[in-house]
Amino acid sequence: MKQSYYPQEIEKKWKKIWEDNKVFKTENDNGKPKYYALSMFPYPSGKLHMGHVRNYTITDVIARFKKANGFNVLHPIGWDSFGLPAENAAMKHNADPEKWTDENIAYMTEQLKMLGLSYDWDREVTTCKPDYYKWTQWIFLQLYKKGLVYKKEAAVNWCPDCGTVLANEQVIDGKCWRCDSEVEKKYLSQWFVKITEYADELLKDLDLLKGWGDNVKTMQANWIGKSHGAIFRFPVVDAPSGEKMEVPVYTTRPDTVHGITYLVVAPEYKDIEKLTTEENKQAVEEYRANARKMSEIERLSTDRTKTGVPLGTHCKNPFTGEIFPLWTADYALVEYGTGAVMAVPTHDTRDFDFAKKYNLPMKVVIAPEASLPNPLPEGARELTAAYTEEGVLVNSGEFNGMKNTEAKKAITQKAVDEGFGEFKTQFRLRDWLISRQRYWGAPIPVVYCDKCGIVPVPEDQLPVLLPKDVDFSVVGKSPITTSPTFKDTVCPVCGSHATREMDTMDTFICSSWYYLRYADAKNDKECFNKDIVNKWLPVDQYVGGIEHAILHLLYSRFFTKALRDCGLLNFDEPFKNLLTQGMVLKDGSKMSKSKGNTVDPDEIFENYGADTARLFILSDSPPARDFDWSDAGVEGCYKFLNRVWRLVSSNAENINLNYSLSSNLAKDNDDLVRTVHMQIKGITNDITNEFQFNTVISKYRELVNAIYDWQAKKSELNEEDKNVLSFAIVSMLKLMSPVAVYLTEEAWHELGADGSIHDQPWCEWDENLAKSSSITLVVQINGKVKDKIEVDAEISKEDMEKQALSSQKIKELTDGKTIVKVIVVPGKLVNIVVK
RNA sequence: GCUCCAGUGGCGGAAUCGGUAGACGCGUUGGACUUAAAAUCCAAUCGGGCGUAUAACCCGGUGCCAGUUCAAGUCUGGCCUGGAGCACCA
Repeated sequence: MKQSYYPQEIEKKWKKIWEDNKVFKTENDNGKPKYYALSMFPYPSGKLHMGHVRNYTITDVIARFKKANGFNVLHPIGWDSFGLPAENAAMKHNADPEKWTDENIAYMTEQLKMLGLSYDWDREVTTCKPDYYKWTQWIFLQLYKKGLVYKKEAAVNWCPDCGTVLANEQVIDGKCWRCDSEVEKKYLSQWFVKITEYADELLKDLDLLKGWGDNVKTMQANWIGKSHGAIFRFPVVDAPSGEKMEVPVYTTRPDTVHGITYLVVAPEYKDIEKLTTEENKQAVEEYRANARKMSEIERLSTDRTKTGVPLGTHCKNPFTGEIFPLWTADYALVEYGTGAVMAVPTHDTRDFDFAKKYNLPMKVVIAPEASLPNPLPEGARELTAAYTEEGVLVNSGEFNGMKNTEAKKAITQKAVDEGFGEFKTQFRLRDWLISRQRYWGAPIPVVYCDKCGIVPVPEDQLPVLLPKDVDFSVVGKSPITTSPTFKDTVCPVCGSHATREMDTMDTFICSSWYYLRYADAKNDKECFNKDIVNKWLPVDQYVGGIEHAILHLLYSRFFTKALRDCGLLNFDEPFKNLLTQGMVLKDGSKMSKSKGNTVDPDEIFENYGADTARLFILSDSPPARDFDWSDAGVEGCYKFLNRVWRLVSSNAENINLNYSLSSNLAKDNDDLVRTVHMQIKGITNDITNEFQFNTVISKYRELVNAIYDWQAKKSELNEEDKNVLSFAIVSMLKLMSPVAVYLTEEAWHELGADGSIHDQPWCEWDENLAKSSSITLVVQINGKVKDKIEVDAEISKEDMEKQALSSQKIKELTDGKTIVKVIVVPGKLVNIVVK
């Protein structure tokens, strides 16, 4: 066995052997219980970055650990390969985005293999290939059949730089999630997926996800945004047309209904023109035009003072008979609730601001109980801010004196009884806009027939292939529109002329079901076989970045539920456990090309080897926390692996893989055996418990240090020593094998083993041997540590107390004081309470 | 504003149940080996009392202030700071 560690050589050797022999191939059934370990699949951007390395190493170690523990492990990989970067690259060079994508995939595949990841490459999926997107389109059609896909004209988010619309989830702070440009509003006819139909279940089932962090679950819950309230319909008393109209509002504060002093409709409110008087028309039109022009960011800014104009018409409050004016103001959102808001300035901060500005009346209807009977004696205008806390109703007729929490129900009930309102649950979640005016995505499988209108493409005509005869040099429109052959087709129903839908699907559609396809990746008859998917899913452990907390994870949950209701699978949630790994930082900030603080994985492989990269990326921080990359840390890990290698190579002749341990060992040998058992236990528990790889790695170091220390005391090894050393080193190699995949494999073979260390079962420990033979008894006085005594581990409670009290030091310190109480914690400490 | 997460040495971090705070590593300092360097090995490394060394000892210390307890990094209440998400959602 070579004395020096030579990672570059051994890693290349084993990479090829593993690849040639497909050692990580997974059968659908091998009699063992299943375990599905999944990393969020990458976008083939060109090269792996350290975030990938971290993500995939974590999942790989989990997969290997589970395999060693007797599971049939599914650990697949694929490519989220539709999307804008490929198209932008293609436009820049007027080349095919497929070529760019293929080249990147080829390069990154080599990197993944170099990193020693145990993927079953036979299950690789690539979302931009027809054998995949055929089924994406097929699923679209199933959702269409179920009424979960529809087309409508709507105000949508438009990114001018990407030249396409975006889903709500893809607008971050009013900017495009991808390119950071300010998003504009446009009115377009677009395809939507009815995710709102599942809002309630998506919220409720978060409770099923015990293996998800609260942070992600809360983010999703907030995004879905369920609220309970009421709809009230207010009759319009002076509609210009004379017709009978009413304005419905949604409110979560039905208890404040007696305090309404005006009503606001959104500038885009559908009936707004019919609610505007002739004399107010011009001002209203100007206001609406101005609102349209404003960017999303301007409009949503909460610092902005509120503006609005009166419509000139009025509504009647059926509770009080009061007549109040209608206004339009852009603080009312057309997409939420009914698009109209009842305004109670005394009990809503926004209404308060608005009423102050336009000098609108205020009426107190909720008062803190302590302030009664005179909540606000002379005039509501004395209020300096809206009172939004709980309280008791005042100025509210029959409801006076009622607690506002009860009044919510009572008042809504009255509206129900009298026919002008109802209880209402409202969600913040909007439907998912999935059309994109771009080329590099799955074409939406729909045609527009001159006679029949919208016609879905029949399933036997799938896939609708992306045309190749396109011009990528066009500006300002989707390249797909330049194809001379794509647009025109015939209607599958009536045979007349029809045109194809030119929009492609949001790539998040493609990534909403890829984890299902892995179970049955090569199926060309169906998107996946139901039984196989039901067998493998849900994913037992999903690992990926927190940036998908809402986007991908919400979409995928929705897809699973929708596909369940299409009868394609029979579980409710796709990802049982979710680990959101932290970011990889350098010098305290996120690695990015613009900051120039990136570290290229290839260089690390070249200089130190993949094992060092794997070890280091797991070592310094727990997986969920951000990880600060340091060159010194890499160096340290490399040195540690050298140290491990030297330990094995310098002892190669002394190590016998068929060692046998007698039960009666010399003291130092017994101690080492105990240390090994202790570390097996500790490492196993650390992996099982939240995947604390950082402490796993410190335990590797402790184990290695212990073996070195043991050895330093031996001038010559007898038979027993050799057996103990063999046990220690074999255990060490097995424990390290999920992380240092190459080094342990090479050492395993150099020690004369047949087969792969990666097929070895995980180490077991003996509970009795996993503790040391003696313990340090801590003696405290009044909770402060005063002495430490080495005692036998099996010491009784009584003896602990006796030993503690007989300690010379304790005697001195307790001299002349009264011992009130003695607390004995078995195996740990004795606390003496004195006065 | 609302929601969630976090705060421990010079740094990353450790500490199943409330029970020795600072494991393991990085860095730093000193030493061994070497002609020298690299590599390797050994030792020290929370602060204060403390001042020349050595040894010992004592006190304080996990963002801040209280509380519960024999005992608090850990539990409770109230703050402060940082990060993340949502946000004119009625």
